[in-house]
Amino acid sequence: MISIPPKFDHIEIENKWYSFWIENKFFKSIPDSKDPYTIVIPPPNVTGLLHMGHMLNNTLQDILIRRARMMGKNACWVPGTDHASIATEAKVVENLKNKGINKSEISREEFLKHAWEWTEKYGGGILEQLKMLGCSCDWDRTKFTLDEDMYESVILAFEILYEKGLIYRGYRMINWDPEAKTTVSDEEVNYVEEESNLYHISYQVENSDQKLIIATTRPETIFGDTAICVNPKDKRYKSLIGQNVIVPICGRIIPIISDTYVDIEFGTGCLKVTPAHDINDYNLGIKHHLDSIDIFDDSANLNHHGLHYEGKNRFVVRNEIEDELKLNSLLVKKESYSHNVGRSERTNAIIEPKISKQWFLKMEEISKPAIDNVLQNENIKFFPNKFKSTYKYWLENIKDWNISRQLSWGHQIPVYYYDKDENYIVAKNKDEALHKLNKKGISVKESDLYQDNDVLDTWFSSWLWPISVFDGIRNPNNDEIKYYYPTQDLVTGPDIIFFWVARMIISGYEFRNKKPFSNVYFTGIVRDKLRRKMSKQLGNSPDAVKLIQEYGADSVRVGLMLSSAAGNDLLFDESLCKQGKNFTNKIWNALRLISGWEIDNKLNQSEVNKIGINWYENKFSFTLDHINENFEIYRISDVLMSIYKLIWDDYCSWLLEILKPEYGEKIDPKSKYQINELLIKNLKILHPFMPFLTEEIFSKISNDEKSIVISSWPKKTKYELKTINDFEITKEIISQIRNYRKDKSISFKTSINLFYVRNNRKLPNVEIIKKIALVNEIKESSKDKFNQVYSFIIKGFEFFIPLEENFDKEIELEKLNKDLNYNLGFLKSVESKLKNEKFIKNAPSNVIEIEKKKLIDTKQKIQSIKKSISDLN
RNA sequence: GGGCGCUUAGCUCAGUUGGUUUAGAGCACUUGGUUUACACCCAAGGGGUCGGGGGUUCGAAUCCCUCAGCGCCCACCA
Repeated sequence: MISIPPKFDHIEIENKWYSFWIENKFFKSIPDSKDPYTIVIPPPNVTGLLHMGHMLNNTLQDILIRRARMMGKNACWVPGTDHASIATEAKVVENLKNKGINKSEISREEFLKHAWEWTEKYGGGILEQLKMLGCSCDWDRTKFTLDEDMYESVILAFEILYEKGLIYRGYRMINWDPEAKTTVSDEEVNYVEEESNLYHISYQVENSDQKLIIATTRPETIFGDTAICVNPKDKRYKSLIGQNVIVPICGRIIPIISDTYVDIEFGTGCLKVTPAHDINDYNLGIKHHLDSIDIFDDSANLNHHGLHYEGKNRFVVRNEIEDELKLNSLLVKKESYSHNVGRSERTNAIIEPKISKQWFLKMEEISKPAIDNVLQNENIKFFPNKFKSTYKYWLENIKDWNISRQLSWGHQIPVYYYDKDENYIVAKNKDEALHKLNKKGISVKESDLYQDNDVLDTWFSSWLWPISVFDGIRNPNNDEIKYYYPTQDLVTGPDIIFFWVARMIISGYEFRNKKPFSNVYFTGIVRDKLRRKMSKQLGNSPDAVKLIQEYGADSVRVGLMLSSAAGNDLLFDESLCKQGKNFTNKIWNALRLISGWEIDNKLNQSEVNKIGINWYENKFSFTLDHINENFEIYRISDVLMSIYKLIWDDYCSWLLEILKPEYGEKIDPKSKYQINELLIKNLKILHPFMPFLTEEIFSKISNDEKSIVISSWPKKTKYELKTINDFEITKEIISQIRNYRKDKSISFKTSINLFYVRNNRKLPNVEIIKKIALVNEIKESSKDKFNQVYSFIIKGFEFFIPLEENFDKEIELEKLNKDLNYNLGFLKSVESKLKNEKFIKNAPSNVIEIEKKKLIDTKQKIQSIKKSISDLN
């Protein structure tokens, strides 16, 4: 007999087994003859810390990968981190600022040195935290998006796409973050409704006394006005179209144009057009061939176009110009107005739409396979399916991807200029650039050659992730990429369906002509109990590491998995971890109980044990089928709930109670062996969810395999539904006897006799009933022999227990009448169905048969209840 | 403004193509229970007119229409 400590010490056990797994290289994968099962991790920010979203996401991946490993696949989970250019650069800039260093005053090289120091200091912590969670990644494969090989892959991808003519440099209206001094993608702008003012400003019509009143929220942009636009159908202004107006303060003469874009109802129906600073105005500008005057510098201060406001901030100018307009009686009206203002997700600065020279990737052509393979032939499946419509909409309206960012931290754009900003060559490095130029017959001095200052959008490296981690960009025919690619499952959040998922699918087909993965599991967002997003400001985000330390990794994993159907938000509450911990405790105590059973080799297996074990084996197989099916459709929380109930209810509450020897008695060797084997099977299906607990117990009770990690998933076996259904009857009978005891205040230690009315069926599991419900004898009998009985009917069997004392006729009658009423009501509904000619005519025969059976059952039941009532009276 | 989705027990959610008794689970709750695995436990129990209204059907939580409320995504009216 092994001695089992009374408490499961998760901290010690987690450390012990994680080291053991690593030492034995169980998570290591190299290509072999087995089928690959591959997941690439969504790389977290290298300097980030583990939060609830990561825990949810990575627990899911670990569950999938551990199960695949047990099913005999070559399981490979590739971990890694992302350089997260905007977020990391912002942190480094801030850190330097605190040290009194301004980014603009140091060289790119110096800045990158600081950035690398920062990364080395704070980087990779998140991967250590994933180990605490139990994640079974192949750590030897850990990648960072700025690793040399990864960097080269990104640069090469740029070159390849450029050669294909898919990358171009163009002028575009971009979102400018004047604080971070960078462009941000459309996806990184948040629109918030804010209070502001609508200014009505008077413009003098040239060579006329007439005035035009325009309404604007941004009076400071009048320096960039290049037209006034009215709706061609607007009678008020029809005659003015084609004339000119004079822009207040700067005196520029601009035309009055017309376009149906202008809403007659809004404001005064006159729109001032500032093509350089508004996306809609920009589009109007292109359509009507207007000049575009950029009035801001990089910090959104006014430049020389702002005349006497030059150098002043846009919001300062807004106030000052209001005064100047007032002074000149040009401000007709100022009304408060609320509208949506775009703010940078990173710095919260108000976004300034700006025309800028940027690098773009043409998306329309290369994204076609991403539409077909998800929406038409389902080569890639989404779980849940509903995200396909979001995906579809985005892809069908896809815009070219602005891939350049005005940052230093990232993959520097491999473009070398040799003639101011106009002529350039795409090359991996300066030497190659010179070489390429030479070949073209262009002679350039090395000192005149300089690289583009911008870096690539972070997603331009992550979209290659499933390929580049296997070096499939640089060496497209290497053994690894051929073996592991396409990967199987991707687990990620729906918030990055466009940023990342769609683009990986696009790059997969573009670079390998194959999908990057077969299934995408979208997790929900982790929220608190009140449905609020977890956030630092609210302080409602639990400390992930603390949770693991307090409850244990297994319990936290179970807590997370208990209530998270794919795509559904998870309302996290610590009580979920507590439930996980209770489950841990339950299983641990089951082990303690079994371990305490001493074997008597002389004993033969009792009928009770035999029946009990046979039932559980059937129940296990039945549940295993269900579990496997649910795994196939990624209903992970349903899987866990099935296992939870199987172990807690069926194994612990029923089977262990059935096998438990009487006090002071021993157990027969066969039963002990079987109960042990069944526990091992339970542990195996639970292992993906609770790796540490299951390994600890497995190590104590299994002799065959070295570790549960590399053990095999239980095989599918046949089961008899009849065995399972019969046992359900048995459970109900036992339940009723318990009710009887409670009703009559009869101790659970006093044995009773149970009778049942003759029936043409054999009562199953008699021995079990006797043991569990403490019944002396179960006999066929007629009720007439007894004065008063407590009776109940289960699946055609009518049971009764003779009553001798504690008999309250009124209570008994009330109970019987209640039961009678229910059954009469039910009978009525069944009868009305069967009397309905249309039902008989139209319903399928099996449905009619069921109804008929119900009718007979219920009639019998009613008769029996009525008899009981009359017997009482 | 455009699109997608949701509304089932106190809470979180199942409920597969309409049909196996008058809707299930987990948690929470109520009541009773502990000398012999576990109170991080055992046993029993209560609790829902399936958001409202209308329709199709022999039959609707399930399909259709409509109203109400909620959520998400996209767009960003000066």
